Amino acid sequence: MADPTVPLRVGIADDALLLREGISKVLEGGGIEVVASVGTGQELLDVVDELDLDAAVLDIRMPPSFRDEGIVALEQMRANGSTIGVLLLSMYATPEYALRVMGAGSGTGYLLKERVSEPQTLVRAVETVASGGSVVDPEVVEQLVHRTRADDPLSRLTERERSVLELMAQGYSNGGIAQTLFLGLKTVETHVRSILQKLDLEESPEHHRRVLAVLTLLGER
Amino acid sequence: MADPTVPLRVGIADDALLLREGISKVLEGGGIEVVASVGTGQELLDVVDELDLDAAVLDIRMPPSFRDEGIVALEQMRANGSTIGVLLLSMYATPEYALRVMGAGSGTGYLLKERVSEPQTLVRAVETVASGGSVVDPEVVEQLVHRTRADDPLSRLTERERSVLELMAQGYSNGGIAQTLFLGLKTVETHVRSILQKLDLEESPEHHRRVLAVLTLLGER
DNA sequence: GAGCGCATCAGGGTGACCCCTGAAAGGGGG
DNA sequence: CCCCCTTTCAGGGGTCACCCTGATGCGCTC
Repeated sequence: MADPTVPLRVGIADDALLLREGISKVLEGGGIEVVASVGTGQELLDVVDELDLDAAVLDIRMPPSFRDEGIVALEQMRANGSTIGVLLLSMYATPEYALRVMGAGSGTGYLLKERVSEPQTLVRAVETVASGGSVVDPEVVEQLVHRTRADDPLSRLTERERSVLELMAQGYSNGGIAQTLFLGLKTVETHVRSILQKLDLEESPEHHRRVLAVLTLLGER
Repeated sequence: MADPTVPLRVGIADDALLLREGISKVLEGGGIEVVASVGTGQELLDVVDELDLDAAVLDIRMPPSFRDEGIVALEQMRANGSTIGVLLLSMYATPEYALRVMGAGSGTGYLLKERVSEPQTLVRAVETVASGGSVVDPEVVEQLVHRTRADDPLSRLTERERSVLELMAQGYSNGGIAQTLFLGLKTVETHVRSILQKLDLEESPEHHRRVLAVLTLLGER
């Protein structure tokens, strides 16, 4: 826990200049000292020791390549033995990354940028992770809970059906699935039918329901 | 053209607090006065006259609903007779919106956030639109040029074929397209066949080629 | 052992998409 | 005027996804 009379020393990594400046301004307005503001997680890694940081704010650059620069930086910090608070900012609520963040232990946080509608939200989040606490965006938690509920229909599939569904999602035809899994065409059709039934997709008049539905499923997760 | 000895008066509209603060800080660092900073385009519209703004910076909130708040605000300003400079910021290079922006006349600009890697970029862009000039992000221009080139296969389609393709992309069945366009099923099939030929999609053994291909096309633009 | 879920197939049927040939009407240009 | 393009449609054939009703064997449980 940091001494509340001494301002926190924080570093920012974000490839967007405008966001760096915005984060910096908000934090400084909350009595936090921004001692580093760089464009990549690596740059922050290089200076995290010398600068004696209390916390780091990382932007999880989602779009479109460089998927997880922020998380990689977080994990490398932990691998180096650093225990400073790390707050990751993101545009979207992606449960997978939230789990990775939480897996890095205490003193970490995952916050959506939209959530920061007033300065105190960000300031408090940084203070929390700096003092070893955890911050998880409510929407992300919601997503995680909803995920396990949405997984229900998928968990009702048998093992064989899941393997068929996997090939369906990859665009395989029934015949292709049959060849790949060394099955008869009729067997595959049976599996497909029960899959569609269990996923409540059996009553679609359009023909392409299968591809569309599977793509939708994949797009939503 | 504004008097260079008097600081420009600028308003900002952006739903993301952090970006508002960042834009504000960068502009102020460039000798520009930020006299309004609000969360929606509408709020800025309400005060644009009283505050005697030289320019407005609008964030084109793309994700996921509220598609074009920024552009709507721009068009309303023009409709109200306002001729102040308007700079739209966006995450992505979307030529459609860039065209709409340019359609609003001079004193407008379309800039990608990523492009703002140093403060001067933004400051100069604001100064340009405030003085009646136009700003278009190089990447957007590139997209526009590339579009017309990539449109080649699409431009080879006839008008009727394009309307059919549009419905195809929306998941319509051939029968649905026929009903919608008041055509015979066979006519639609003929159009579909020539579309697939012209788009070099005729040799796909898999059945779902159509939806997949169209979705791919849509995803790539 | 009887029941149950699972995986494996079969036969038979419907509908959609897709391919090919062909054709008729209208418009525009050489 | 004739040719080309566009748009409209027909007939006929093939493939595939999907639906239904079964049937067999296997393992597990009560």
